[in-house]
Amino acid sequence: MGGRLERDFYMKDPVEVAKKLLGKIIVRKHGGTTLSAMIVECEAYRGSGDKAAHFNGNKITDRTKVVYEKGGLAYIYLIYGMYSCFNIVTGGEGEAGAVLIRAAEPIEGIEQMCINRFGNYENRHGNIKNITNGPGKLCMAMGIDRSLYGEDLCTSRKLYIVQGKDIENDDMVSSKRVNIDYAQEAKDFHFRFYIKGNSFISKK
DNA sequence: CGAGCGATCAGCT
DNA sequence: GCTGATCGCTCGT
Repeated sequence: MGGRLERDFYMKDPVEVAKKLLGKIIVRKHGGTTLSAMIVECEAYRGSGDKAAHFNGNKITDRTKVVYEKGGLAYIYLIYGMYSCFNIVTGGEGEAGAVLIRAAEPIEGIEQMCINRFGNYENRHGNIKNITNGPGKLCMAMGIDRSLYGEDLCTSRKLYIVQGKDIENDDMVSSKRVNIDYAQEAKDFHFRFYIKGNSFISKK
């Protein structure tokens, strides 16, 4: 499966990190079990020139302050009062950037992920593809919430990323980001990336 | 101090 | 395709 990604991996522009995160594996130690899933879809957000980002204009608030830390930390927030979203901080200290992990392909601990999502092992939607194919679903399945805000993925025992595989440009699709229509010109930036043909992405 | 709203999801039409 | 659920965060007063 490969070793854990080190600090250098994250110390770059969020668009670069987003592309390289495709094919990498999220590992979550939770409730005495190991859950893992391969990243198949993510989006980049920048602190300047990107009106879609919570921290656009390099605005610092209690929620966004972690994105100004060194790359490799977890930026997790609650959306719509109900769902957690898992982002990874990119760039150096003082630079604002993050990558939203939007979808993953389950590898290990699928039974526990079903329990986390649906309350039992029966996948009542009848389809393994429905477990982690969206940012909120992914967090629910893998037990990721705001208690992991600021967790350092380079040193944490609870949440980290391992090598997995590299995805070539030919096997990658870029597109507009999802549900950011408010972002004026930034809504058209092709900052969303996913693995071509993968059936675990959140939408076409 | 409170109104308005959101990087979503499920269920229904 | 549309809508309700549900609440922390942000900003204006």
